[in-house]
Amino acid sequence: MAKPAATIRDVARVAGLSVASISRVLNGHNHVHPDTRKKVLDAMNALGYVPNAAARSLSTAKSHAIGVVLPDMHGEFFSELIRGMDKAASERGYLLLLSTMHADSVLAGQAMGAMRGRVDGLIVMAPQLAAADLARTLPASLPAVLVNSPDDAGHHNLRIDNRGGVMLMVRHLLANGHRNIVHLSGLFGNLDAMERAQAFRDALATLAPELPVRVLEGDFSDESGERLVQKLLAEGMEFDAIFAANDMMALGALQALRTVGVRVPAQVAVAGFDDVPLARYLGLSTMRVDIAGIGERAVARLVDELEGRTTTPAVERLTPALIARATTAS
Amino acid sequence: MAKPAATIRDVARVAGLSVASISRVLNGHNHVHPDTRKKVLDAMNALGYVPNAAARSLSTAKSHAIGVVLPDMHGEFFSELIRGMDKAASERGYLLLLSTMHADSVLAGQAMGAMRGRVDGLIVMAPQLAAADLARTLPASLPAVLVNSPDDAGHHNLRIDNRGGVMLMVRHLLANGHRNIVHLSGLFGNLDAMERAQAFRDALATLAPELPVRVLEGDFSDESGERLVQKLLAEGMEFDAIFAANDMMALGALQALRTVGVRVPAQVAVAGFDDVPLARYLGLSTMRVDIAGIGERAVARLVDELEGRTTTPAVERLTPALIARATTAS
DNA sequence: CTGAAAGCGCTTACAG
DNA sequence: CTGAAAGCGCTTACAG
Repeated sequence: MAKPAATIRDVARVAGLSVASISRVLNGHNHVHPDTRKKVLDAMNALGYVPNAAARSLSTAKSHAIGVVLPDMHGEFFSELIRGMDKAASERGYLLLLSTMHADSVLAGQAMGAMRGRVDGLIVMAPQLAAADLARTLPASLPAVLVNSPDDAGHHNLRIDNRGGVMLMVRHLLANGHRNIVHLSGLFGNLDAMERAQAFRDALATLAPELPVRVLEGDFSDESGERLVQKLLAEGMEFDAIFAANDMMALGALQALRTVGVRVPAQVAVAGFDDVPLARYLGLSTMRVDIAGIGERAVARLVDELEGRTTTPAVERLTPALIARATTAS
Repeated sequence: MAKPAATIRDVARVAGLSVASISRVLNGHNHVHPDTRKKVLDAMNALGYVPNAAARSLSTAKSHAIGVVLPDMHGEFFSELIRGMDKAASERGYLLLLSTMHADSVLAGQAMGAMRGRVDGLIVMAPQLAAADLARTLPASLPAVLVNSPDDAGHHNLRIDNRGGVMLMVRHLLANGHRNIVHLSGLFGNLDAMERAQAFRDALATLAPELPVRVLEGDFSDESGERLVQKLLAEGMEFDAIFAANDMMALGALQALRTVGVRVPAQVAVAGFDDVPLARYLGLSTMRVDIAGIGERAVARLVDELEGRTTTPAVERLTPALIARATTAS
């Protein structure tokens, strides 16, 4: 188990050459005689040599690793994001160093500090940090790309195009004849929640200024969706569509409607946002967010920066796709 | 952005001491004068010094990082596993280096090779590899703990206690009066699928040898669950309970039953395995597998080994918990 | 095309 | 308690 690994010196000895030559073939340099190359390759094979990454990164000041700092997350969003990052990273010869960070910005700073010297750059998702805290926390010595984080002029930031997504869904609901759409939002402190709510107001103002605009604050949980709809029903408010800021709230809304026998979508249409696996199963109309795509873009952008193909940092938005299913009966 | 990071030599200069002293306070060695310690700490603060991990691991031959090699996975299982590993790792001062590996065992070998020199040990999940391939692929120079992998005498292997879990569910179904239980299994090539199917046979043989034993092979997908139940119904076979080898198949089964108006659980009970989020939402009885717990155990075990608290490698099984919900009407 | 040597930023006996 | 020096395993100008 603890068999000591061969070093470049062992390879040199076996091949009857200097370590410099070993290093040259290792790094694919030209100006190595074919015979030499062959001797080196043979020796490496014989010894099962694999270069020590720590030594390599110490002398090149490159680790070919990317630090990924994420909040404590559950479920599909997390795995899809990682999947996308892993794909893009392995295509480019990078490895992912993972660290989840808790709400505390001091701990977040530690998490990033622990990565110094082990990674060439950082991908950070910090939707829970204020812009100022985030800026203070990011190590100045490391290039970084943000994901779903507060805007920060110095760094590229990959976001969901909430405005575009909400516009598509509102247009879809209007096209299906709905005139009384209620938006159930996430907590107003949340970046995406606020953008979606504002986009809802703007979309109605643009597309159908004569219609009422109603926004109720929830918290992205199915319970809050259920509770808000129960309240709407209890107050006898008129509505013929619910557009929730995420799928979980939409599912809560569905539950509340079905419990009292309201027919969906005949009497009330229901739509969500995210396209969680549950949504497909329950026939919920929603906006599909390409989370893996965000992860891929983040890595691609960071590696571009690391390898000198820098473009100016900006807020880059990925637009979600409309998924029309039974609850809005496209 | 590319501000050069301070090195230990900078700290030594600012503190007016040798690098050895800096290193000593860095590593919490005793025999450092309080005044010296203070000077060092002040200098480190002034410079925002963070030790370079590559240099450190080169000279100590320890990286305090764990390589995690997983198959291409989707969804909750993946995120829960990582969550558990991350928790256990950060508690112990380790970082996680992630790499997903594709079915190909050659690529798997490369993925592990790329981690040499960057990690102190490996956690490998390779349910798709044959035992022999896995043994050949694992680098001999690195301690490793397996998760949900074929057994390999040399390494610790963390598995789900399928036998115990199936026994609990069969007992539950029998206790609720079901006498005609059909098991829908995963593909027979899959480790967990085979264990669950065999455990089902054994459980019935032990608890109610007079009852019929029926096992139908599916593939863990909801489609296969739906299809199998449609076939059962078409053939007019008698049954009063479906025990699927995972939740997705159970959901497919539910769908098929509801479509033709079979009442659940009055006429047919349905149970799954895994406790995916969907299960709770749809009131599906199932076995809850503590996936995060498996991740935590894997890291704990590996770190024990890395730090010399070795115990003999074994197959360690985590027992799932019975979650009785509406579809079996406990 | 190849080798000897310095250097990357740490840690750790070894002296003192 | 502290410092000078060697060494970890590589890479890379610099000579030749």
